[in-house]
Amino acid sequence: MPSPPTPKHNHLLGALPAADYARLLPELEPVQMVLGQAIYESGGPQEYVYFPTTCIVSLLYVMQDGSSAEIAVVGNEGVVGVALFMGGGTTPSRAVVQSAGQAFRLDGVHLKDAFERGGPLQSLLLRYTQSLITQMAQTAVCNRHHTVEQQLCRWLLLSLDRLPTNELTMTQALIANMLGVRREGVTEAAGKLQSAGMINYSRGKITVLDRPKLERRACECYAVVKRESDRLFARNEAPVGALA
Amino acid sequence: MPSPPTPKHNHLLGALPAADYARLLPELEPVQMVLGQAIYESGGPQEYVYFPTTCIVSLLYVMQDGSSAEIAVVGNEGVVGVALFMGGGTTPSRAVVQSAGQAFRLDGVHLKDAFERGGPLQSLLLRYTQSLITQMAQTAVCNRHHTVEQQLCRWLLLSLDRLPTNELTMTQALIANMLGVRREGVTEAAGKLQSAGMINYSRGKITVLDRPKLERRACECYAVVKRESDRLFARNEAPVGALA
DNA sequence: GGGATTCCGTACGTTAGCGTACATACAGCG
DNA sequence: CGCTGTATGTACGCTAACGTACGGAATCCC
Repeated sequence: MPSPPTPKHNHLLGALPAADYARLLPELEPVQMVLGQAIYESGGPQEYVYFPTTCIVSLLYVMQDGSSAEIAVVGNEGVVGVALFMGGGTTPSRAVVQSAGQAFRLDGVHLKDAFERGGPLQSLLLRYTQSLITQMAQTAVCNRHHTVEQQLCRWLLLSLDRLPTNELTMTQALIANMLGVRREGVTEAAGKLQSAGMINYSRGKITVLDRPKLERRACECYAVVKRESDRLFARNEAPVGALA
Repeated sequence: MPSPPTPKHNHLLGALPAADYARLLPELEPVQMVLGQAIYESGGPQEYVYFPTTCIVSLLYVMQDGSSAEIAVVGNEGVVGVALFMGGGTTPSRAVVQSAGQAFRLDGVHLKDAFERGGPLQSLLLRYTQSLITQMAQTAVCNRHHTVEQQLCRWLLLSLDRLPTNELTMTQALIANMLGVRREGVTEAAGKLQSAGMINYSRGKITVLDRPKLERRACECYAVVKRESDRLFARNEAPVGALA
């Protein structure tokens, strides 16, 4: 049996200096996130923030007529519930567990408190919010200009980046819901990717076989988001602010 | 001749307590914003933040193939350059003056300094950023699901909210660029709105004649953004947190 | 006033994606 | 094994929007 994830599995928590981390640790509470669970409803109260470790959470907008669209996806690189420290307390978006797993949650009051001390935690949370903004903006552009197939590639890559394996559990109907397109559109696009040997899927299990090929087939949107995220967090241990 | 705009014409600056405002005032520098001017380039340096008073600035993403899409619009309710205090220093978006006018700019170093004191300024800037996020997310959904005509209505209303008059100077080609659609598509949609008596336009001058009608023709996206913005800033003097 | 430029209108074939309907296929379970 | 439900495949007409092309009209400028 694999060892349970620790808070450090979340990149934001893992990047905190020891002192800040220690102060937060007793308040962090591990929670299981089950597939399809709604963490927040649109405009509803947000009592906790969630730091995913092994799960993925989608931020969705749902229209009056029931149609929906994903605007961003959050995994162990980020945090769900930025409205808590941004000051709004809520947002018009839903947050839904897209891939089951584990997260650590933190009471909103404690978070707000810690945030207002300033320092590394505040800085990290704000930088993450900025990368989230980039993802949302790029999603908007992608929705405007790119084909379903390109968007599917982007979506697969974004999800893959947030998972430990190259396999994800997700039916085509659910993907269609995320992308805001028809299920048949996903079937068609996925069929092409499978024919091209990039992926393999069957009844809700998608295995990515050739990731580089997938990246080449995706639109530039994925790369932009990835690059910006890498830049903001300088994962390669380069000093902050160093632009290659 | 009308009196020149003061910093208070910007809602964020105007909402500051006297002490904070006074501290910022000597650093604020009035600048004329000319139509089409690029305030920031994609990924370029952002030396100043801009508090618009009478101008409007569009945030655009431009793709490799030259196609583009507006992801948000900023007027006297906000500030251009959130990346400066969010910590990224830059963003992949361009910022272009969509409607000429005036703004006050503030050196990024001073801003960052003031931001890190915490307090009302920080809180205001973060709440504004949150409303910007809402706008961007809603744009993403709108791009996915709504017709050009609906989007045009939304766009007109958003622009109108940020202008003192009911007239805006903007050719159909430029609007098409913002929306990321064909110029002909805008011509057609605008023609319908004109036939319906909602607007009047000629060679780059658009006059809105019947705003309520326009709101009814727009998709829900406009209302969501407006409501969220009103909520976050409680312009009706209601106590913060009061949800009608 | 004449010419150039910019802006707007229109038209036509093409295409991506939609809505709908239905067929197949696999999985789990009794 | 056969039943049932869920997941996936396919097909067909329809529409919004695209790319392209060109004509007309207002404005600017000499």
